[in-house]
Amino acid sequence: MVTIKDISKKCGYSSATVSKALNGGADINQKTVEHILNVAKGMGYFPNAVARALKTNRTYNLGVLFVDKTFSGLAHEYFSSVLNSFKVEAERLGYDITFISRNINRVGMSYLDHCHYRGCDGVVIASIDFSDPDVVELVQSNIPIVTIDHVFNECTSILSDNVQSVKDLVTHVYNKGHRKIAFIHGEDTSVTRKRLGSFHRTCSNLGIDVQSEYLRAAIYHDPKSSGLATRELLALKNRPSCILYPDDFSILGGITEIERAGLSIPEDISIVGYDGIHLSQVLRPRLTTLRQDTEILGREAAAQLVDAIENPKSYIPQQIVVPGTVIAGETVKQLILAGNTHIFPIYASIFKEDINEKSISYCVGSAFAGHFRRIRAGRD
Amino acid sequence: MVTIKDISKKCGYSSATVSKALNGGADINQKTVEHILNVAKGMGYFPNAVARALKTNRTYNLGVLFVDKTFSGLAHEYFSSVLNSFKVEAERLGYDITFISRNINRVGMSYLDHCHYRGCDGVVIASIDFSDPDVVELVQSNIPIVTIDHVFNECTSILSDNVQSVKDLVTHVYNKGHRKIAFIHGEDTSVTRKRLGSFHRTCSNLGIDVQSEYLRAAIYHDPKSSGLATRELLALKNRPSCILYPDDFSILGGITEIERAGLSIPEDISIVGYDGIHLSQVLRPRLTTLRQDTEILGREAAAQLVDAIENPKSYIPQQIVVPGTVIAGETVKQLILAGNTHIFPIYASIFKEDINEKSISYCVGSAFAGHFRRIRAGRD
DNA sequence: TATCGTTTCTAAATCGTTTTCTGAAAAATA
DNA sequence: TATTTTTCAGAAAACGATTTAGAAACGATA
Repeated sequence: MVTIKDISKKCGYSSATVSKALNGGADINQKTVEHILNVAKGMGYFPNAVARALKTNRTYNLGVLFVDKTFSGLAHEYFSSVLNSFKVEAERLGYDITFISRNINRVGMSYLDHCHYRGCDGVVIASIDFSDPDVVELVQSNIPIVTIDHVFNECTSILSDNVQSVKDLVTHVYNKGHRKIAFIHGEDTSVTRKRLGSFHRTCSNLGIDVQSEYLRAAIYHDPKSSGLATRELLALKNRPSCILYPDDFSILGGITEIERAGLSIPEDISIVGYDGIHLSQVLRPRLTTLRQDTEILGREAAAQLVDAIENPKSYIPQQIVVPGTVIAGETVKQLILAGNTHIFPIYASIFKEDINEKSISYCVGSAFAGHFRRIRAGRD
Repeated sequence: MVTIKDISKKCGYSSATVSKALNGGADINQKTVEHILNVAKGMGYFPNAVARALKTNRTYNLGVLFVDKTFSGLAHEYFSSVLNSFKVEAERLGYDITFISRNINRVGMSYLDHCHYRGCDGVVIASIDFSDPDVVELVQSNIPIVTIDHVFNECTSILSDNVQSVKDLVTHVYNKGHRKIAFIHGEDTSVTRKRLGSFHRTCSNLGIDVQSEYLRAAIYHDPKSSGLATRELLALKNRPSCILYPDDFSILGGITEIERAGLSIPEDISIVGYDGIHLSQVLRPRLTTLRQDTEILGREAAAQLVDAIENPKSYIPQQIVVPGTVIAGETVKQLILAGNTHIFPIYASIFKEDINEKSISYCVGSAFAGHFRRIRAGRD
């Protein structure tokens, strides 16, 4: 590998001068710069990130902490899409990414240890379990952090707009004439609480009385568990006309159960997904779902993180809410109602350019803590 | 951050001694080691990977080069599963992983440049396009390389056993009584050629005359293109009784077309996938497919790469072939035939422990170059 | 000519480790 | 006791870059 010293020898300038030439330093003659740059190019010079990092204490490495309950974070399409977009933007800005974990070399290392060990300039966190002490430790360190789909008030968060999205979905379903809307929601996370809250509020605003038997807990990304919930819903005396699922993948379990019950979609029952993953766009009938904008979520997370890293003085942590889009497929039947045919407008998708101007923070609250406690206790 | 120097000051030993104590150096008193270790622990010392890397020229970082035609490698479940398993094993062995790309900081950087820049100890490559000059440059460098699903004779490759797997699939279908077997294959890659070759040979061995109209080219992971191919196959005068698809995801396009044609699966036509991704296990009827063992592929890739890095003298590059497993679902109908009901045995899945002992190299050859040329020229 | 101000460059220190070489002290041997 | 060997610890030099303080060169000015 050719080093600065090699260039220095070859062209007669000191290594200090060469370094400055390479980095666009101020006090150096333009001609010298050109000469050195030429020589460097001719010799095939490439900087050594490791040496640079040691001196400058900047690695241009971003840590990525994706923790999934099944530890297969990468196989989860929503996460992997966000990650992919994060990666693309990070690379565009000159950063590489490194996965943060606790398993390095078998020794007990906290996430923070790992970040220090690798010298990450910043970390993006997307985790199921934000209450993990190791995650908290990391968040409270002085490493710049951006979280996805979770709010810590010390750091920037990028949030998929679950509140508005569920509102849009419910409104969409309502406009199709549905009044008996069931909601199979995921396990207790801040995201789930937001969706549930929005579900209740929207129904309430639309004049729908939410029956508690229409609310079922399942596990995200687990078709079996939503299949089970579906079966329970289908067995109700007063069966819902439409079921909202925790995510697109889970819906496969629902479809199976519905077909097993001899019902057809959407003739006998309507279904709605969430996420808008690739799968949802190839199922037939096309799934009505909510597309989360993983592209923007990832890109914005990277952009914010780099901003925080490069402008530590002036950077202001913020909550960035990224809108989703209702994808009207073919799985929600248009019902014909007697009266009350008012169509409620649904959220106009915000233009991508606008999202930087939004800095909204929702109160997650614990309105649904009781609900989840009841579920855990099996009393719901 | 507490450094070796800090420890050195605190306990009175020189930094050389501290370093040796920390790394289990030879010429040092056991008591001293213990004392230093205690102090280090007490101070919350963690080594600095950057400094260490600068001195030792070992970063304990593995490069990952996953290039997809759509540049969304991570969203591809097969790749992301392999990667996840690779990551887990790499971390267990004390290595972190870094994505290699060409887009760092907008400057034109080759893959090799990027590896040198980051000082990767080794690189794993899974790419659609192994003929990319940048990929070739990387492979021919002196960085240890492991490739997945492609053979370069200089370096170790981990190969999903496409030849045996297709043989097993075809045999499985044959045993179910099918003789009119169509094969929708992916675009021209070494993997595709292996599968095609195995398809031909197996059919030939089973006494099936492969009709060229039963072979259709599509694009991997693209339901639209396999949907199109399906439509063509269904329109044939002599319709196949069973269709093999390039992958599980593509099959969604096939299902759509089959249903559109008013046919049902498997009553009217049988279908077979490939990959055994999560999706295939939740579709109903359950998909008959071939599960590629991404777990072993990834793990073995990491293990081999680390072996190559840590034992540069003694390491011998090899081809490791990882068997797949036929997953008999419900999408292949049992046909009742007049005579000829001999059941051929299918490959017994090799135990996981055995794979290290296999070091088989297939001759990929270019037997199908002509076939693909014809496809590209639209004359097939 | 002496002084000052620019511009352009360099020497040297530094980042946190590892590693080689050296030598003192302790232990073993004669 | 004298000599050799072994054990243990430290000094110092790297690794490849960046950065600071200051030197040299050169005009311009008084």
